[in-house]
Amino acid sequence: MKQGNDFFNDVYDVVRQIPKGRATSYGAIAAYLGEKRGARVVGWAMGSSYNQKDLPAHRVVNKQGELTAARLFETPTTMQERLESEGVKVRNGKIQNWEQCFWDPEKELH
DNA sequence: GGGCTGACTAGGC
DNA sequence: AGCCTAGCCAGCC
Repeated sequence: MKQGNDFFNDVYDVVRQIPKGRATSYGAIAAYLGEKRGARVVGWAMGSSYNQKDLPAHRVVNKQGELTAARLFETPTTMQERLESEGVKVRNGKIQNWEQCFWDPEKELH
């Protein structure tokens, strides 16, 4: 749920609720938080949260299902490996069945 | 306080 | 289809 204090906290909270084997986009999170044009802020918030070990950051990708943040993880393949270990099929840094894996917070969290 | 940056997106060429 | 530009907003010089 929203904390209302920090936008970061809202982002983190939404990301934590992403079910295993699913993924969402920055824009979807931004839209859910009421920041229709705040996709960059979401991504930036995520980038500033590499300390948040409990945060399944690998479940957040861009709108095309591409793992644009893969290079920021421990290794360039960590993000893909984590997704695949959860059942998400990734090919060349891109989620294959993206439409099926996509998790929309606006619909799921209502 | 002004300008730069970025894990984004949509639109134009 | 691929590259470029503009808009977006919060944090950090």
